[in-house]
Amino acid sequence: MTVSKARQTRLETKGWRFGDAHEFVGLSPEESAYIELKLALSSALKAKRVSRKLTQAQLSRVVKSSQSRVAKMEAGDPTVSIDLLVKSLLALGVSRKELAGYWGRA
Amino acid sequence: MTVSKARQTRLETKGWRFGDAHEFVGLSPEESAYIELKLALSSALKAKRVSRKLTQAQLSRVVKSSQSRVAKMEAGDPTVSIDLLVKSLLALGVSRKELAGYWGRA
DNA sequence: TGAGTATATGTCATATGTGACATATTATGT
DNA sequence: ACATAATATGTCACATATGACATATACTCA
Repeated sequence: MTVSKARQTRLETKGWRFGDAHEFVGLSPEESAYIELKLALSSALKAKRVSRKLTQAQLSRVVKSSQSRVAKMEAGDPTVSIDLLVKSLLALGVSRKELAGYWGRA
Repeated sequence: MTVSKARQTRLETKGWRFGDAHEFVGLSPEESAYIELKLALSSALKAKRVSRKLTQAQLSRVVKSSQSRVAKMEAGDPTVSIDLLVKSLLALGVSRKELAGYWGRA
């Protein structure tokens, strides 16, 4: 996926998220699957953080990043990679099996 | 994980892969979980490609990359991101549920 | 053996992701 | 309403990933 496409997607998606993500506009199945995946990891990260009663700033120290990047991770920002989300979840002590759960869940 | 660390890991890992990956050296649980994850996706990709009787060159066209990068994906090269592996698997028509399977499997 | 095909490895210019910072916006308590 | 904490958004210099290319190595099969 190109950058401009990703940005466009983000714009088009904004305001579309009710509780979970569906109804993407003109995207191919792979593209929306990829985005859904990222959103699933995003919300998993946020859920984990909240359940541990951490602020974004605190979490950013755990995963060696910054508050702003954590915010972007949780927002499903297009500039955030799956790698970073996965590394962050692992840093929070999430098991591979647990990850697989987030992964598969719609 | 830093670059040099990643490179080191790769070197240390080279020759260690019997059939599946275990026994990483001085890595933290997160680091080895991350690597295992990547290796799981790598071999899933290769398995998919082979089962479809595609050459790396052919697959590279499908996923809009190059033969060399496909080789690196399958080799678990440290310069390959999970994003790229995931996108490639999705481009091969792998479902999210199927991905979760690879994900969780040791 | 050699020719043809597939896969692996190295390198590089460019694209994309990253942490950090500033600052805006939104919550929460008083 | 105000202050204070938390979260969101924008930007940028630097780091890392990417496709492409060249070339090396391995695999068939005659």
